[in-house]
Amino acid sequence: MKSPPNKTVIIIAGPTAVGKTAVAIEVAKHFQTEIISADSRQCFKEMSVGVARPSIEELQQVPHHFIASHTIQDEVTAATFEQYALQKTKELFHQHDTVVMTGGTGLYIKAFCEGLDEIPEIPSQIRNTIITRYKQDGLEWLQREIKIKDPAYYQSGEIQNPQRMTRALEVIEATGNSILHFQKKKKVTRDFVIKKLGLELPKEELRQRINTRVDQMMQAGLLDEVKNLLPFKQLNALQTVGYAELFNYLDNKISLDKAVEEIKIHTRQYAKRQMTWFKKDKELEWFSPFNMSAILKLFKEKR
RNA sequence: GGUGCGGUAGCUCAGUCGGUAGAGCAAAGGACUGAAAAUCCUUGUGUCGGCGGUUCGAUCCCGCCCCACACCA
Repeated sequence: MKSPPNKTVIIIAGPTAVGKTAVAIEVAKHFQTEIISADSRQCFKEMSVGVARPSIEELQQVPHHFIASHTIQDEVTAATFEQYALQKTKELFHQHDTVVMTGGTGLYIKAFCEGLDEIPEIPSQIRNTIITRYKQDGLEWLQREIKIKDPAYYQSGEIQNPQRMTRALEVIEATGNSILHFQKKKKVTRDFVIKKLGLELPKEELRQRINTRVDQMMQAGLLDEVKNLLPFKQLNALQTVGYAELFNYLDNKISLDKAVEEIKIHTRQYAKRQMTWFKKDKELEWFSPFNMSAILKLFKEKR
C-alpha cells in the first residue's frame, strides 16, 4: 500500500498567465512522466479557450490529467480533486518515480498535500433549500439562522460571507454538529515526497501577459465558447472570469469593449489573490518561468 | 456668436439650504477546509476648473475667464 520513499510529486504553482504550462511540460519531459492539473476550471470539457487549457500540441507532448475530465454539470470540489489526484498519483507511481502537478488553485493543491478534514456528505436538497432561502431573504436571514443554530460559528466565523455561512448552515442542519467540530485542521502526511515550486514574474510583466492573453482568447473565439454556455450560466463552473463578463455582454448589460476590459481587470485581481495565497506557503521555492536551467538544476542537485 | 447643461478621489458620479466632502468601480494589503477563476475583510485629503467679489467663513452665492457636451444660428 505504501509507496516507496523515492516517489515524488513536483508541484508547480503560481498565478494565472505566469507560464506554468510550459514549465510543467519541460519538467515532466525531463522525468519522462505525466502531469496532473490542479485547476478548478480546466477540468471542465466545455471550457477551453477561456480557461487557457493547454493546446492540443502541448497535451500531446505530455499526458495530462484532470483536464477536460469533467462536465460543467458535475459537482467538482476540493474534495473531488483530492480524491482524484491521490488516486491518479498512485496509478502513475506504478510507472514513474516522479509525477508533476501544476495549477493555480491553491486550495486544491493544499487539499492534495495536506488533506481535508472528513465532513459527512450533505444531501444536495438541504443545500439547495438554504441557497434558495438566502436568495429570497438575504444575508440577514443567514446571519439569524447561524446565530440560532450554530452560535459557535457565529462567534468565530465570517458572518458577512454568504458562501461560508451557507456551508456552516448546511453542515449543522445535516449533521447536527457545527462545522467547527469537523474542522480539525490537522495535516495528513502523504507517503511520497512533495516538492513545491512557485513561478513568479514582476507585476508589470504579468499584467502585460494577462492583457495579451485575454486579447488572444477573444481572437481564438472565446465569445463563441461563452455563447454556447449561456443557458448554463448559473452553474458554479461558469462563475468564472472571462465567462461572467461575456454573459453580461450577451445579456446586454455592458458593451463588448467593457466586458473585455473587465476580464483583464478581474484576471489581474485573481492573479493577485493567488499570489496572496501562495506567498503564505513557506514550502514554495520561487523561480522565474523563463529560468528553466535553474529549475532543472534544482532536481539534478537533489538526485 | 447665442442659449442650455456640466467641470468634485485614477474613473463614473452624489453632496454641501455657505462651516473645506462621500459612494460605486479601480488600486493597495489581507483572509480563506466541499462554490476557491468563488466568496469575504481592511484602507478614501481630493488646489471640489481658474481668477476675483460678497461673507467671520465659499467647493456651495455673484462676476469674469477657461474647458467639455448639446441645441440654436
